[in-house]
Parts: sequence; structure tokens; C-alpha cells
Amino acid sequence: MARPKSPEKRDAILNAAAEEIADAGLGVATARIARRAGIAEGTLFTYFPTKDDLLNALYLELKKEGYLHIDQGFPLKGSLEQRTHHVWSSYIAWVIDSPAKRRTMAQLTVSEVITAETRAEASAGRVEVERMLSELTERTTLRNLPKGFAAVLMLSMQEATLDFISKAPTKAKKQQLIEAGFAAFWRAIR
Amino acid sequence: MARPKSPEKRDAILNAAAEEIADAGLGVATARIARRAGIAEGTLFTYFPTKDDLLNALYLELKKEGYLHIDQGFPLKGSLEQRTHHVWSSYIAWVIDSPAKRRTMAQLTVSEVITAETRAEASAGRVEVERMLSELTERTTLRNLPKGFAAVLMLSMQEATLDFISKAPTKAKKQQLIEAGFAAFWRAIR
DNA sequence: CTTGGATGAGTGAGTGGTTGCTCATTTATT
DNA sequence: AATAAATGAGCAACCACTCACTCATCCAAG
Repeated sequence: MARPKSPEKRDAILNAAAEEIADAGLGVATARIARRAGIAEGTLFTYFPTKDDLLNALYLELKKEGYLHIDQGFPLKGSLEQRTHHVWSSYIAWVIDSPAKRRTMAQLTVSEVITAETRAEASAGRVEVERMLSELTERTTLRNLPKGFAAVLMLSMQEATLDFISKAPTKAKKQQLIEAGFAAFWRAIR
Repeated sequence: MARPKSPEKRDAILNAAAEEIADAGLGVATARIARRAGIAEGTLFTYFPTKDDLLNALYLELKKEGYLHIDQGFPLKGSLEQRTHHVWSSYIAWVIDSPAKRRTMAQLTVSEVITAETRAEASAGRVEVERMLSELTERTTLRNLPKGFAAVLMLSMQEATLDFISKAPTKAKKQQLIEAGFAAFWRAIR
């Protein structure tokens, strides 16, 4: 290898893609992404052979980033409710700070360019969350429901909560919504 | 008017669009939609001046169709729980029968081509549902939460439930999931 | 430590294909 | 006869991706 690819450039491309997609949807031109990343359009294709590859990588990166935030300060020895609450609030706190990423994630999630493999790989990335979720399934009303229901239900309720948090005027109101949302989720699965 | 536009043709275009978008996303060519509808591409533009107009109309149509199914057999004099249960199960029953419409709706909902006006108009279309929702807000834990929270929470929990219903092998399993999902929702808001 | 050849990252004008939309013309309805 | 819907070839704009070329970096010979 004469000249290594720069991870910074890769990151710049992914970040630029996240921003542009949030603004203009998955149809954004690769030229726009490259310009925002501060590189030539050709360079984009040395990092990602096709646009679909870029989108799949972006999906993975955003998911991973989310799980990373959740893992920070995870109360490994806390009660099930404490751990669930941590996942609930730390994920929401992360998304509040990056609304563009949330909108991009929403587009990618429902898009047909994201392969089943990519989705599976993303799910495999959750470490502590996975254990919490299976415990939730075992020890609550979700017992007789399919595996994975807890995860989907939680995420969907978080998204519902986030819809209103983004409109809330003050930090206090946002915090109140986070707690109200969690209370509803906890009630739902008890 | 020398020759009236045919409502059947309009419907055919909207249906074709729903199918094609479910398969290939919002980027589908208008030519493909027209072909599927059995008309010339030019004709599409006599019914919808731009592709964005078509997409907004499709969004409205799908929403309206959903509300129509909910209104059928609505237990006007039932208890709050009965009416909520009706909205829950009749919406889900409708979507089960048209998975393509669901996927298309998911794409449209997160898309930036759907205007705020269109979204507002769609919400205004719910008649009985609206009354049920405001009653839910008044008489449950949602009391201190923003207006509209009930609606968003319900829809998101329905979507979560639907994710698993589509994978369930038998009618009985599907029915079981519908009830389990409703039970969770009802617990969430009590 | 210097140097130069090998490698592959970086570039951006260029390409073939596709897109949303137009418009001259034909056809159906009033 | 008058009018507007229906048609589909055609068009300008745009797209993802290529490629001939430049240049930064690595490593081995001296």
C-alpha cells in the first residue's frame, strides 16, 4: 500500500452524506455529498464502490454510533428497570443533539437499498442492550411474544416521544417528556 | 369541459404509484407508474402537474383510505376502551391486507416532498378517531402531555405490532399479536 | 540517510443512461 | 364544430460512475 486511505476522509464522507440526506432525501447527488465532504467526486468512489454501498455503510455507522452512546455509563449492576431507563434516556439524549442524523436514519430504515445483511449486522452490534432486551422479554408480559418485540416496541415508543421532544420549547419540558415516555413504556410491558 | 377527466384513471395512477413505490422507492420513474396504470406518460401529467403533486395526493389518499376503514363499524356508543380497541384493530386489519400500501406510506411519511399543508390536511381528515383521541388524552395519564401525543404513540405502537404480524405464520398468531399489542398500548396510557 | 521506482489515493472533465416534463398531434366527448 | 383529454417521441437537466492522469507515500537498493 503506497498511500493509505484516510479514516478522516471516510468519516467526512459519511458525515456529509448524513447531512445532505437529512436535507434532501436519499436522492441526493453523490457530487453534493463529495462537495460537502471537501473532496473530489471520484474520491468518494475509492472509499465506497457504489452509492448503495455508501448508504449501507452510513446505516451501519449511525446504528453503531447510537449503541456507543448507550454503552457509555451503562449501569451494568443496576436493576432491570434502571438499565432499561438508561437505554431509554441515553438513546433519546443522543438523538436530540443530532436531528439530522435522526431524519437520515428514518429514511434509510424504510429504504429498499439497505440489505437484510446490513440490518442483521447492525442488530448484532448491540452488546449490553441485547442482554437487557432478552431479560425484558423473559421477565415481563412480553414473555409469550416473539423475540425482538421488546426492541421494536421500545424503539417505536422512543421515536414517538422524540417527535414531541423536538417541538418542546425548554430543556425542562424535554426532560419531562423523556420521563413520561419511559413511564408509558414501562407500564406497557409490565 | 369537452371531455371530463376520468376518476378511474386518477385512481389507477394512484394505485400504480403505490405499488411501484413499495417496490422501488420514491425514485421510481413516472414512466413506470404510467405504464403500470395503463396510460401514456403524458396523461399522468394532466392529472398531476408534477411528480411531487402526485406524491402528496397519494399520501392524502392513503391516509383517507385508512380512516375510512376505521370509520366502518365504529362503535359510536361504546366505551372509550371499546372505541380505542376498534381503531386499533381495524387499522391493523386494513394494513395487513395491503402491505405494499404500508411500505409506501412509510416512505412518504419520512419524505421531504410531503408538505406540512398536506400533513395537516390528512390529520384533519380523521373524524371519529379525533374525538376518541382527545378523550384518551383527557381521561388517562396523557393528561399532562402535549395534544397529539396519544395519536403518535398509538400509531407507533401499531407499526411496531405490524412489524411482527407480517412475520407471523398463522391467522391465529396474527390475532394474538393484535390483542397483545392493544393490551400493551392500553397499559401504557392508563 | 538518501534516492528513485512502485503503488495506489486523489482529481474532475467526460460519458452513457435516465429523469421529469413538454408539446404537436390525434381522439373522444359535449 | 368546439373543447379538452390522451398520446408518445423528444428534450434539457441531471445522475452515478469512469478513466487518464497527477501526486503523496512507502520501501528497498546503494
